[in-house]
Amino acid sequence: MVGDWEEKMPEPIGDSRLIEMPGHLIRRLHQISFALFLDQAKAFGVTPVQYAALVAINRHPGIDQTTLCNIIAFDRTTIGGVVGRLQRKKLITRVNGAHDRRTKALHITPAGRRLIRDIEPAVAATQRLILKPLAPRQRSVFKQMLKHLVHLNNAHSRAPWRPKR
Amino acid sequence: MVGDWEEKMPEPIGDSRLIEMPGHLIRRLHQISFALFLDQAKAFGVTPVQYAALVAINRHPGIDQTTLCNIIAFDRTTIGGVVGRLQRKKLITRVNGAHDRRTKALHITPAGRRLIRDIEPAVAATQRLILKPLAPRQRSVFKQMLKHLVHLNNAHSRAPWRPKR
DNA sequence: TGCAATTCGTCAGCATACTGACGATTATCG
DNA sequence: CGATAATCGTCAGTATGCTGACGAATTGCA
Repeated sequence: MVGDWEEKMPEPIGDSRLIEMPGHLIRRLHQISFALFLDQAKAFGVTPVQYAALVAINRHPGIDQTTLCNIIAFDRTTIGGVVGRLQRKKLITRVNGAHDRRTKALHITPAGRRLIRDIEPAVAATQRLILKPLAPRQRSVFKQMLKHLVHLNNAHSRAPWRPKR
Repeated sequence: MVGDWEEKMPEPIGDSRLIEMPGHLIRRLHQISFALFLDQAKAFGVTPVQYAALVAINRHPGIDQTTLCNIIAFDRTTIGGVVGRLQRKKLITRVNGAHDRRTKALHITPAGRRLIRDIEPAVAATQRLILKPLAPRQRSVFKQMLKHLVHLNNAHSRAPWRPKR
C-alpha cells in the first residue's frame, strides 16, 4: 500500500505520517496510561482522575472546588461530577463553605484515607508499567521532558495549573 | 508547603508527588495537545479525532469502520459517532458494504478532500507548538520515545493498533 | 451442508472534558 | 453605602472513550 505517490500531486497524508504525529501518539499514550491504571487499581473502583482529586483533598482539608481545580489542573465544570462520584462512594464529604457561601468545602473520610493508603502499590505499579518500555536511564529523561512540555504549554489548556492561593 | 514530613508516619502523598506522576503529566499533555489543535484548526470545525479518521478514509477508500479502528487505534464503539459527525458535515459518505452486508463502506467526499488539503498548515503548526518547549534536538528524541512507549504498550489499550487486514 | 463461533455496527450506561451561560454570592470601587 | 464587577458551582449541549450486550450477518468446522 506504499507507492501511490505521484509527481506533481500534493502528497496525500498517509497512515504513517498521521500515526507518527505527536498529537496522535500523545492521545494513544493517554489512553494506554488510563487503561493501565484502571487495570492495576480495579479492586478499588476509582479512576485516575478521582484518585488525583482524592489525594489533593486529603492534602488540603476543606478545599473548595475551584482551588482544587487549580492544583490538579482540572476543568471547573468537570470537577463537579468527579467530586459528586467521590461523595457517592463515601470517600469525601461536601458541605457548604462557612466563610464563602458560594463554595463547597471538601473533606476526606476515613474510608477515603484508607483507599489512598491501600491503593498506593497499584498506583506505583501503573507508573512503572507506563515507562517500562524505556531503558531505565531514559525514563527520567522522558519524565523531565513531559514536565517541561506541560509546564511551558500550561497556558494553552483551559485548566491551567496554578500555584497556591 | 514543603516540610510536613514526619518520622515513623507513612508519608502522605503530596501535591508534588501526584503532579509529577507520568500518568498525570500525560493526561495534561493530551489536553494541551487537543486544545492546541482546536485552536489552530478552529476555522475548519473538526477535532483531532475527526481529522485522523478523515485522513485514514481518504487513504483507504471504501474502508469499513472496524478496519478503520485498527489503523488509527480507535475504539469500535466510539468510531460510530465520529464517522456520523463526519457524514453530517458532508465530509464522507457511508453506504452499506456490498460484499459484507454487516459493514459500512466509508468514502471521502470532494469537500472532505478539500478540508484535508486546506487544514494541513494548521495541523503542522499544532505539532510544532506541542514540541516547541523542547530544544530542537530533543524533539526527535521525545518523538522516538513516544513511539516506543505506544508501540510496546500497544496491547494494553482496548483499541490496539493493528497492521493491515 | 448445517450449526456453532465469530464479526460488524450499534445501543445503553457511565466517565472525562470543554463551551457558553446562569443564579447566587462576594469583592471592589466610586 | 451602593452599584458594578468578579467569582463559585452548576446546567445544557457536544465530543471522546470505555464496558457489556445485542441483532444481523458471515465464517469455520464438524
